[in-house]
Amino acid sequence: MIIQLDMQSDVPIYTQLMNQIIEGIARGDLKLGEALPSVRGLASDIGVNLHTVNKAYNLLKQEGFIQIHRQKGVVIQPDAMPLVTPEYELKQHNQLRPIIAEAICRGMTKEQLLQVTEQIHKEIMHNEKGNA
Amino acid sequence: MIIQLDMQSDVPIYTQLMNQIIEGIARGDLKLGEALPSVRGLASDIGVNLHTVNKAYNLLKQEGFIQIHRQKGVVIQPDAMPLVTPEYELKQHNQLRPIIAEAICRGMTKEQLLQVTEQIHKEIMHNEKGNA
DNA sequence: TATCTGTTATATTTGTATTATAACAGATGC
DNA sequence: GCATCTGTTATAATACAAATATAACAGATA
Repeated sequence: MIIQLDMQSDVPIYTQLMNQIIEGIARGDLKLGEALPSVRGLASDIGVNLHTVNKAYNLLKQEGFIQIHRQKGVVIQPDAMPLVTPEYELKQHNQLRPIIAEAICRGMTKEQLLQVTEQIHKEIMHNEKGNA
Repeated sequence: MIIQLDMQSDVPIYTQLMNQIIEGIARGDLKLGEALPSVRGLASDIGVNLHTVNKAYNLLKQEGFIQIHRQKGVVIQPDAMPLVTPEYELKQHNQLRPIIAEAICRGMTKEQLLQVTEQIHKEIMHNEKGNA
């Protein structure tokens, strides 16, 4: 999977890394159980420090998206993805709320908002690899 | 309008302030042209430094949500809210994308996602003041 | 004139993000 | 057994953002 970083973004590199790996899983580019590059390998590939990659990996592990085996390496969680917990629902709510509030201020209708959501959902799901 | 801050949150205070004012506008608690407290007054009320409030106000002004008159004070934009510009659409897209990707990973269906969006939209719009 | 606005200027403290090295401990391959 | 690969831990340095603390300035108003 190709990682694209924006070094000018105000989003931290380790967050961008997390987001791209999560989207990679969502779109099926990264299969359950699939191996990820080593911290040193990925850091070298994308030109950042190994600790930056390590931080992203450890946060992903903490949230249950990947497994880290001390002398084997890093793999996408092989069994099943983390589920929709009450804590996650709360986090998601707090993330969405200010975005939706601003959309309302700017005059977007509920229908337009739902359409944008549906559009992004489609963008993520519609990969070319035939995710069947 | 009552401002509720979470000092333990990792969301910066000035961002929480911006979000609450924007949501206040969205739900109709803050009317167009309505006066906001002075930087010193609000800072004192919520127990933060005047520069923290000033930063929030200036960012809100920069995005077109409020007007700042040098010797009069701060008011909600009296004419009209900022509209849906291409830049805003891009920003919104970049904000929503990782949230939706994680939801997909955790097994939420598109319908569940739309339902959550609709629910939050309702929460914001359904105030008790009869926003007619 | 005193008092209220926002504004500007410094300085300090605190925490995060990122990089740079280095070393450690366990597993693997030759 | 030794070199090499894992992730892990430790330490330090740099850079920046968030927040606070004071202080002063300039224009408007009562």
